Amino acid sequence: MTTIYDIAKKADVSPMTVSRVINNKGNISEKTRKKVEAVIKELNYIPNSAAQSLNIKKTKLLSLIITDITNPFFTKVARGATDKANQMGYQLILCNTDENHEKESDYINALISKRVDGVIIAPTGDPSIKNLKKLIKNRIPFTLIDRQIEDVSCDRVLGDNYEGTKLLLQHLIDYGHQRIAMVHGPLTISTSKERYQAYIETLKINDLNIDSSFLVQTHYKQEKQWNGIDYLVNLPSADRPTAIFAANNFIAIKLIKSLREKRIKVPEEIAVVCFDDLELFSDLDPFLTVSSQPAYDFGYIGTQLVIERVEDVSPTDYRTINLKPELVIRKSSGTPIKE
Amino acid sequence: MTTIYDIAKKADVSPMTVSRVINNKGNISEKTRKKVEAVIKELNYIPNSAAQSLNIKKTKLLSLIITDITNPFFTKVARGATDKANQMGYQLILCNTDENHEKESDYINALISKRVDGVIIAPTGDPSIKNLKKLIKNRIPFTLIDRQIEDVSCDRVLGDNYEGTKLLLQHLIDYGHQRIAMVHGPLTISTSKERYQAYIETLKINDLNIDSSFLVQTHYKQEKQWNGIDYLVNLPSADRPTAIFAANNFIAIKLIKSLREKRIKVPEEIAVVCFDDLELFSDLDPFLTVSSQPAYDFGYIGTQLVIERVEDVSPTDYRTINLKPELVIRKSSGTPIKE
DNA sequence: CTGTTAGCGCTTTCAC
DNA sequence: GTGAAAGCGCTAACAG
Repeated sequence: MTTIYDIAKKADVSPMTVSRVINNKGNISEKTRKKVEAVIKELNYIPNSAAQSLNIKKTKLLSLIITDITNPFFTKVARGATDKANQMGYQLILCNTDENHEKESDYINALISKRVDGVIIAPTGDPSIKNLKKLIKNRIPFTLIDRQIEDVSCDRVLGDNYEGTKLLLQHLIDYGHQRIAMVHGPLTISTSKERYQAYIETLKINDLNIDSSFLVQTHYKQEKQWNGIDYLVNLPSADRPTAIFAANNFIAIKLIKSLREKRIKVPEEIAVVCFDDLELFSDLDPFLTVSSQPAYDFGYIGTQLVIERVEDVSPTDYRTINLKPELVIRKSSGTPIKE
Repeated sequence: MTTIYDIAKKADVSPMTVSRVINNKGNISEKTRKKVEAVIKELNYIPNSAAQSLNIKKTKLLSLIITDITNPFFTKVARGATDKANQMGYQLILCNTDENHEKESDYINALISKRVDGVIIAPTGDPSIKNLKKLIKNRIPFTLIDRQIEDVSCDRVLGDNYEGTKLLLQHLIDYGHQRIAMVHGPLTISTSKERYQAYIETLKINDLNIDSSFLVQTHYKQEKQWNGIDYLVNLPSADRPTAIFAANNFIAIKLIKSLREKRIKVPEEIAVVCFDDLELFSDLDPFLTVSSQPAYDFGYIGTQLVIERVEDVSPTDYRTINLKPELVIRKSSGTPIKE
């Protein structure tokens, strides 16, 4: 491996001078700069960033911690994050926690060891606070995206789960639905909790009865059991809801699949709506009625905010950016119910 | 930041001893080990990997270079790659080249500077060879995935584009199609070229006429122009193909959208098939007939192969793993044509 | 404008 | 079983 010493010797200058031209720092005569640059090119020299990091205490490394890159929402988040990171000269380390607090903790340790400059994280849930505290203790700035954790000093990019839920439910109610079920995720995840609370609130405002058996829980992961859904799907037809609000797109897909297996038609027999779009697929077949969130922006803005902290150009007060959902009405919510 | 010196002082041993317990290396009495470990825990000490890297010349950093994480094929690849990487104690840096050779080159430079231990790369195309040579010069092992580049010393995980194409076309031909068009990507990309050649071969074997106006080119990117497709779609109905083979799923989606805009029904008026599945979506609505590739394995195995090189446990001969495609027949290829 | 001297936090090497 | 000295490749701080 060639080092600044090799360059220095060959260009007949001191290593420090080489360092200066690499970093474009300090004053150097045009002549020596040219000379050094020529040797650098000739030897294909590329600085060792481990050595640099050790001195300047910056790595130009960021990390994005999400639950699963395979979830279309997070796929877009990741695209936004890498775009912003690269645009600003950073590299992005990708971590999938699978909603697992342990894994999250392991990642955080690895990232601290790597001395990443900053982290963009969609935490696994409320217990993540312990992991976030660890980042703080190590002075690694982070921005929280998508999922809220209370009482942590950091920037945030959050959606509006109340608004998104209301949009969806009001749409169903306007269509005449009175028996609306909800499949939500674990209430330790802020998005779940807020959508859950908004569900209850919205039904109340509309003087609709809240049937607790219509509120079933599942998880946010892709595989495994989906017991809450099975319950709803197996209800005798007289007891069934006329519409179901799925807390996210994974759940909606699983739900619709289950309904179809039971030969229950969507939307003819049961309308289905959910949070978060499936953009590519919606291009092919605009089917799901959704509250669509600007996933790309969560990643892009989230990354921008950490970088600003890293580079110390942020206001001292932590910021919370709120990204608005948009109701996209498609087939799965059916048509207004005729009395 | 706490260092081994802090630990050493507090545990009343030398820094070297601390280093030994961190790395589980050399002989240490149980007593001092316990003592040191206690202090490490107490001070929440986490080793600085920049300093470690500088000595041992390993970073435990890998990079995945793909064209676009947003493409469902690569999303799965990324999942496979991160899974394997993390399982083996590595972190994964994600890079999106957007089929852009320049961007690829910039990434490679950045990664060399970071001294990543290895790279898993789906190159942008034949000119990528220059970038790969650069990796070789810097002794960074890599595995080529999905896209072939000839005459490079490295491991490979490739699909079988001939087989996948034949499967799809034979299926259409068996259904009675004689006028089959193809929309392919740039021929500087091996997957494009191979699918293109397989198309010609398969038609020949079946004694079908090859109409060069039925062979149109587009690109592999998501946005922008799609001129090749527009041409096909605007053909007067008498001149139209009865089936179209789209070289990948992005192209198929764009194609179907364009066809629908022209009120041409798929599959009733034109059958459509393509390479690579859209798994999540197919769950919701099994529509596209595809040659499905085990995307996850490209990432997983690709990563496994580099790690083996990095850790020097590979056979000296470079390996090529071939992953087989699978024909999944669904609605978009229609039904057999009645004469 | 350029060079010298330390030292970043750790590991390697060689003593003891 | 443990420690001291040197050095990984680079930059900060100072000197000239």
